[in-house]
Amino acid sequence: MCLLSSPIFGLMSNIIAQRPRFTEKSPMSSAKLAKLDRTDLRILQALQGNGGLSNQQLAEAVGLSPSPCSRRVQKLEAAGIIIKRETVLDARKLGLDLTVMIQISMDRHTPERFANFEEKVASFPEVQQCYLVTGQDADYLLKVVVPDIDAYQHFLLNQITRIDGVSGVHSSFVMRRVVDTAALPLNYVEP
Amino acid sequence: MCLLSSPIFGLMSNIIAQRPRFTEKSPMSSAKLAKLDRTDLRILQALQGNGGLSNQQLAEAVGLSPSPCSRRVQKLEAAGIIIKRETVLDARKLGLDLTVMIQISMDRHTPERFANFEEKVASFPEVQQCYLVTGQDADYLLKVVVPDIDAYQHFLLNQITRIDGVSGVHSSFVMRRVVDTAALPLNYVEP
DNA sequence: GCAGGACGCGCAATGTGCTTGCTTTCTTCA
DNA sequence: TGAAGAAAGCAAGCACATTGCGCGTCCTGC
Repeated sequence: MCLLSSPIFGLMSNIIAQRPRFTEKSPMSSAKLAKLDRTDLRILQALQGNGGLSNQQLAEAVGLSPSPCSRRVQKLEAAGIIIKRETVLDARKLGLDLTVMIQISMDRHTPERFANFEEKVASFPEVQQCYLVTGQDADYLLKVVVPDIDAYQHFLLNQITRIDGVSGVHSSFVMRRVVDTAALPLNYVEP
Repeated sequence: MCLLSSPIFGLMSNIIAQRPRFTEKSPMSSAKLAKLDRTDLRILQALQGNGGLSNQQLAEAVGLSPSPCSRRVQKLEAAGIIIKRETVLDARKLGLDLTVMIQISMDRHTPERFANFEEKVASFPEVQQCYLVTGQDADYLLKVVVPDIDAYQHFLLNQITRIDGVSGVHSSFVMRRVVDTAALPLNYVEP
């Protein structure tokens, strides 16, 4: 029992109705969309590729002197376009060898249940991602990192399934990470 | 038709057999597991929380003077425990309003098909994640970011479904991001 | 129990890089 | 075509990261 169903080409219309269309200039979208020129996009692209770049390296990469480059980065941070810098660690080298994608379905779709579930899930350090999604198989999609199967079993039994409203759980174990990046497709963003 | 099936408590034994057990000290695991003291873990924890910390701020956060703090970070980077720094951008502010989780199943599980699929997928900037997973529903789990439904439809029809071997596609649209971080559960890592 | 060695922290100095004020240049609009 | 705004480049001041060195501590071996 899930919120919305989305087979490969079914029921897309209600999604379209819910999402703002950014091809037309509504007041809401124009307020969120910032004006960026090609230099800004090149800065973002370079920073996405390597967040550890120094200002000098970044300036050289985008063809600018360090001063305006630093100023632009500060503006992008103040505008909220650059949210934060993250440090990516090697899970294997830390003994965290098991990554699991979990589909969770709820028995009742009341706001209280959802809020309670999200609050609990957000407090678990094992949870790297938790998305509320459409689809007939699940309401939530979680990405969880644990050391091994034993730890996962404990996490599933003592944490996840104890949350009120959780009715269905399906686990998929990650065998290989083909792509894993936070980089956005900036080619869609036009100056 | 998928590689492995993993209902909630079924067929976990084959996974256990494939994964090295880190409770026992095998040569392979000891080679990967680095020795970290509490100070190292506090550094990693602090850097995970805020990758933009300066060395001075980090030193103060972990109760160290800047010199040994910088030295420890260098060691952690050289050891590969710190993989990279990432810059996280606001997708909404860039007009990238649609995030989709895609389950993909392959018709034939030959290494050539898989290698070809992974090579193609890795070249798409829309793909943020691509994991090879167990489970009866899919072989690959993808996370894709696009501006809107139109762009997603184009991406699905012209890119994904054109790859040899792709037999099934199921899309789940992300409605809300409850948790989205790269932070690992360092509480499992013991000094 | 004592001596030797190694590891790691803290201090100081140096070099590098970041940042801010100012001038110049380019662009845009009237 | 002229004027105004914005943005880039230059220079200086300053803060920060980094490296060498001395000291203390812990562990080890005799």
